[in-house]
Amino acid sequence: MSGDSDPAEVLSREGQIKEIGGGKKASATIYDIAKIAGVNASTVSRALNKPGRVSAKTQKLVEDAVEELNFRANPFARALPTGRTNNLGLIVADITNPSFFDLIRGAGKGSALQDFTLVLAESAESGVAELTAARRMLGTVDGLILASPRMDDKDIRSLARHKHVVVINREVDGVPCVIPDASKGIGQAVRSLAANGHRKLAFVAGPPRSWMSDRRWEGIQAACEWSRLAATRLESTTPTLEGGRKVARAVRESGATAVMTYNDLLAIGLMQELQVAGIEVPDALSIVGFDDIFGADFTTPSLTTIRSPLGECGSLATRLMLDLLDGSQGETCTLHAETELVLRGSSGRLLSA
Amino acid sequence: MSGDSDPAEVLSREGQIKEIGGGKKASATIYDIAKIAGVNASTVSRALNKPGRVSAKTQKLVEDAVEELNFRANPFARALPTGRTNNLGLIVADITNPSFFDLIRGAGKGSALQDFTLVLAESAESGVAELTAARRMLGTVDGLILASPRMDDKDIRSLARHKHVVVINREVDGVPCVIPDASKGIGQAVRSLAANGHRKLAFVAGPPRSWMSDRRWEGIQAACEWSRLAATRLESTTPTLEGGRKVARAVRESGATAVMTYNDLLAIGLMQELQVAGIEVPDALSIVGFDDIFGADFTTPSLTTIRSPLGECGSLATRLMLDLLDGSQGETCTLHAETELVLRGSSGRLLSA
DNA sequence: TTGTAGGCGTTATCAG
DNA sequence: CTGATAACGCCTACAA
Repeated sequence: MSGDSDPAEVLSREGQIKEIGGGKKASATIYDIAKIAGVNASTVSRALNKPGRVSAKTQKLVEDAVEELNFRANPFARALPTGRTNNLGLIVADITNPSFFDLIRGAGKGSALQDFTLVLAESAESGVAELTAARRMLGTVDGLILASPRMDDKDIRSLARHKHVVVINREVDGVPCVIPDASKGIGQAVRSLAANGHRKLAFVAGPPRSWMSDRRWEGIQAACEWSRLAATRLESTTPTLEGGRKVARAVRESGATAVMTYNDLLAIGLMQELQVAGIEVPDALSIVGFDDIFGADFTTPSLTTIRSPLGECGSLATRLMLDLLDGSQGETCTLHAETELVLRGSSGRLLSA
Repeated sequence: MSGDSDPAEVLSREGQIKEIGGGKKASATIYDIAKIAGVNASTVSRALNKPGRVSAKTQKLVEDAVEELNFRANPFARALPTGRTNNLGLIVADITNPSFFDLIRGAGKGSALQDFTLVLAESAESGVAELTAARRMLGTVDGLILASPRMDDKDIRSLARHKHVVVINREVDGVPCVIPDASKGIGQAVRSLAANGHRKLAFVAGPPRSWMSDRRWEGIQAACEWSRLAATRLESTTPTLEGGRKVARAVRESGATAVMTYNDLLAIGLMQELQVAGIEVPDALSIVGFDDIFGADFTTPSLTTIRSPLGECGSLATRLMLDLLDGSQGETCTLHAETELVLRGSSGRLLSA
């Protein structure tokens, strides 16, 4: 497995090495292999993508030639007549947000598996940048996966009119979605807190317009009602470490002994600030985050959190997209992925009053 | 800024909406806009790519039509005659490794700026997967950026024979590279440690075949010699949290009072294990990592580390690639990016004996 | 300055 | 089962 089968060497067998801009070598075309196999180019094309519609002999001839020239069909030339690019677009709100890493990987693996290429863009959390990126991609891809999109519903639907779109982490009417269902993990977390003697819980919310934040709050309210916990909602400035630190004061004043935050970053920032103030976690206050991001176990104590299976969402979304593309799946399907509680050190029994 | 200018609506002005596979709408071609502008398609092409080679009046006519139809040239059709795809390939060893996040973002921004599209793949740390991914990409992109590649030098050179290649984080003869120069950050770190009373330093090395690990060790030796510190090298099993925990014992036995590790993950794992054993950081032992990954400030104490400007490397690499592509840069250029010490809580004055 | 014509590498539709 | 031939959407000589 190395650079042995260099097409360039073989190409020179024809006595003429094709040069291409930048002094790089061009690659073989179906005509090259047609010549070697002694058949017509259209037969080569058939042998390559409609297996069984050429004679076994011809098939072998073609395959040998393909092997010899190390031929790979030009994706661009192929895209022209078929309209299919074999590219999948993925737009994430923020590449540096660790929540998305697994998602990107999941999508990458899923598409590579089906010989699709992943085209990536990020929107830097801006709705207009997102739309721009999406428009740019429209011409390049067969389908678009939007992870935690920031643009309007109607913009998403407008995109969906041109290409297949799958949305992750948000529900958009009329567009296929993949969303983690927070209720299971939330139920586990709240029950765990209740069992540890907590009676009053605070939820630190995320961005005002975040669809996910509202769903989580709803889930928490329901679970608290069920477990007979009082639940209050606090607003954060930004869903970051900094935002978590800033909300510490409100948390203390709320009188809650358990806190759940919109995401792990908030939880970690909050924990840092509380510890600076001399408040023991989890002895005096339990903290539960959301997402189980990279680094959630770096803290002391390590962070209890509700894991969203973003990696799974990524691969689910690509699979869904692929099904959409070959028509084996309807347009209006919504998939749910389950969340689960990851119990670590930042939550536990209430010790001090 | 929203879905108002939907091409589909406008297209129907022609009285015929084109349908395309999956019930999605096709988009306008230069012929559509040629018709509206009342000129020939080739004139449209010229107006679009060779500004100044058509009359001002025609130019405006064309631009208006482009606006009206919301026209975007089909990248695939464009790629065919020109051979230029306007795609940049980026292959990273491990998408979930936070060291790469900024790099990916840097590359993404840099390419989007020049209207290039970023195609991403990961190799899951495997040399053969990497080569496969690279081969797959070869047909799709104008150039390939390899971040911390795991494949052989000769495979890289073989790729470079077909497309422009830029390597990040490794030096390959005859291929343009962008590498962070560790020496500055290392110098700062070692001087800081020496100033804090440390006399014996240990370096926890990375993977045996890692080019970077060796460079860092060399740099540390040089700096230690300069600052009159004793330096010993310890081997790790894997460059992960787990590997860091496992090496804790060897670190203690080494008698060193300051430790530098191949990367932050090792440093954090090591710190966790030492703290479990009751060793105070930094009072009894100072720890310095490498890279300043996401989460390096989640720990208590937060991690002192030498930051590699991976984001900058990413954008430098794309810029270099773009220059390579338009010929304004030679093939053998190597760029260096500077590292710097990020002084946080895990290093400091030696207190206990 | 503009139009005409040919080609880029593939696939698809015909005949044969 | 196979071979011509015409698209696909765009670019680029070349000619007008």
